[in-house]
Amino acid sequence: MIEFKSDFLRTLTERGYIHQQTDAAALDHQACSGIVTAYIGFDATADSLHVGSLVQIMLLRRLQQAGHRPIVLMGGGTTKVGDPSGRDETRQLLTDEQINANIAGIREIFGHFLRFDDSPTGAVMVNNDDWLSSLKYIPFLRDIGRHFSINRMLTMDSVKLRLEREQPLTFLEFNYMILQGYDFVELNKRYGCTLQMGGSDQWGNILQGVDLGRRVREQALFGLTSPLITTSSGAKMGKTASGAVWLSGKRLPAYDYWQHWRNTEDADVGRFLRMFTDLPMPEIARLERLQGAEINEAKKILATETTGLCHGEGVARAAIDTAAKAFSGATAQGLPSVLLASGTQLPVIDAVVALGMAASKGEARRLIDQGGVKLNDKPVQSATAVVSAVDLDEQGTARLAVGKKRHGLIKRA
RNA sequence: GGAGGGGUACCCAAGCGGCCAACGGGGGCAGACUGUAAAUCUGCUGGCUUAUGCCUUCGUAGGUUCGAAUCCUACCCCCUCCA
Repeated sequence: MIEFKSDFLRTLTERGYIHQQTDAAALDHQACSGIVTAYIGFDATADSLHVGSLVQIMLLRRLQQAGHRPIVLMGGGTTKVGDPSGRDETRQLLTDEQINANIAGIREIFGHFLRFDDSPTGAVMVNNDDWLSSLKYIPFLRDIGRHFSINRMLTMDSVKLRLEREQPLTFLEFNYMILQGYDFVELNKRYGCTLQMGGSDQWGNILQGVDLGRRVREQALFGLTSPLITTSSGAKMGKTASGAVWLSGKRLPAYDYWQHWRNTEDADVGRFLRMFTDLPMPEIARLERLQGAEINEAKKILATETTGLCHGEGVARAAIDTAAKAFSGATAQGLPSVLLASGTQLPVIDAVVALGMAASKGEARRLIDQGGVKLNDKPVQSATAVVSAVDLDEQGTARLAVGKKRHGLIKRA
């Protein structure tokens, strides 16, 4: 690894964001001598992104922190065509309204991580629908398509894997790398963008764009990918039983987001602190050295920092407070709750389901049978147990827990 | 267009007339051990009820049968080879 001169590449290197890149020395030189404009593309298939995209978001944040300009490219055009990956069924095609609503939701998230304004380093969000939808097929083939070699495309990992596994690959999908390459050239034309970043799975597509730029614009473009983030035990990050770990508070409450980071594996703490927080490196080095149970302190800091970035500092502080109470047996406001009408009884099973801690009553019964449900820290013995006024404390609240980590409240109506 | 193979629960994958709510693995959840960690061990993993009953589910729609994921017919989708 060469020693970089630019703040941008030095930061990326020491924080572990770089998996592969094209001409590193030339990019380093460019980053030293002026503002670099770089982009990353995102799908517009949902109204929120999840932690799987967080590395990319942080890459753009680091770029801006280092005095350069980030472009968030929304794949409105490509989303409109419908992403053909996932072979079981063609995805539901999204309408223009849905796509625009999704873009609006995603813009809100980026607002927490990037500064959008008209300054030279202000972030910009653009939609590739602006140029892709108006493309004319024959002129496009003649101007752009002639620069792509099928021979080369067939050797691309994304294509090769599909073919080797005998999984279907449609012509539409085969065109994706061409469209993505074209996006890069278009952004270069419009914004002077010279760098595309992305996950390691995008390497092939990015290279196509770099090549295309050289051929049609005679421009030196750069590509840089981040490593695929898995946990130390090999699981892909961001998947939980209840679904994806969304960045939008509307999709996933901030407290749950905090918990997700709090439960990081020991071996991942340092890596995640470097990538997902702004904490200075010496501080991270100190936290990373903590041993045994002490590393829990580092996990709390990780959770609070990441939650602060995504949801705001106040929300993060509230989350740490809620967690402290919930896990010490105190009553923590801010947890999900259900109401108990006075003079009535509520079966524990129903309460567990109502709090979203079990998907069905049957599951709630099983949890109780296995000793996984606690009311006010006492294991619930019977599946027919009920919550009534006697279980409530002076504040009219009872605590219900499933497992060690999931907490909820029952309150007097 | 022709020939062959295939579509089973979150994923992979058995089953090929009743013993099938469906083997096994992965994943997930819970319990034990711990530190809200990892590893390990144990249990659970369609719904409703609670007892052992009902309902829904093996691509879709029909049919045969006392009885079908399993047999038949049509249709849809996927893969391979040939054109």
